[in-house]
Amino acid sequence: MPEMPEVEIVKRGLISQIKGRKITNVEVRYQNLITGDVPQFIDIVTGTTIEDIGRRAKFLLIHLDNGYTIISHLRMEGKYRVSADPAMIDKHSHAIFTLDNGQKLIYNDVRKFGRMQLWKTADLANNKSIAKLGPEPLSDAFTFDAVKPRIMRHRKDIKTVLLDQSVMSGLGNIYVDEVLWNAKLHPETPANHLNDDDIRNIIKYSNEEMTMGIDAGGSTVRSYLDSTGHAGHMQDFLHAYDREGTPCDRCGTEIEKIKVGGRGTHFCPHCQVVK
DNA sequence: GCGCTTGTTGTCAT
DNA sequence: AATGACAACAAGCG
Repeated sequence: MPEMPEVEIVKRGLISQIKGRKITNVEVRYQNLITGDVPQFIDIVTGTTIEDIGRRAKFLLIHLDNGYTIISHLRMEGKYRVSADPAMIDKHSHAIFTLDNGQKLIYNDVRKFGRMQLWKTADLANNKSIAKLGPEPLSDAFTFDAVKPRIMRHRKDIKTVLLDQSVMSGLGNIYVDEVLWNAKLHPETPANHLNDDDIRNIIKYSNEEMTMGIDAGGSTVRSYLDSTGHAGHMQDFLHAYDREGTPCDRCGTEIEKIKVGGRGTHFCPHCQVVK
């Protein structure tokens, strides 16, 4: 499901819906959802108050008032839903947090790829998953000097490199295709063939696409919904992703779909040429 | 019904 | 160190 803009929308929704609420009960129905000891997770979380919700790249950070943070990753299909309606709970609801206002924070995940992990808030930077993340768009660290060497040290396809969260973080399969379309870069261009203008374009369009995605409430191509159950509408503004067979918005050539690094990849064969 | 696809990441072998 | 294959899982599509 979600890339950085979608996770940001979920974060903002959760802040308005559950920030300041006390968690009175925790039910974990799918044990593998929790990385670590499940009874200990339930024990530490129950009775705490949600101080704030943060985000790093595609990781949601649910800060509790006892010094712990739930690091939550939605992976492909994870969704949060805040509701008092029991009908919102089904066979794909893997964790249910009861709140002190009678509502429940329900974690749904059809494919069960998402994970939650407890970590001491003061030590988040040392968490293995967080520590390896490269700079993310829209942050102060996302500079030419920081990004260029991280990209140029690879000879893989630029598409695969931009999906590597340790190079830079936040982009996923949709937004990478959009950034490369905007930058007029063929997805199979070796990363170390890029020039400084290409790097500047990647930075510029990564910032632009992340901002657009957030402003549009995220992309809903298949299944993404925010924590209030609403779809995003960024999909209406996509130039490449899911557009195979339709004319390129720049030149009219049909958008093609190929596999790059095992991922479905959409591009304009006329505008985006291999260097 | 089978095979292939899907907004991700972590692990393993080379 | 970098790279590619594969794994986790369920459902929809042709």
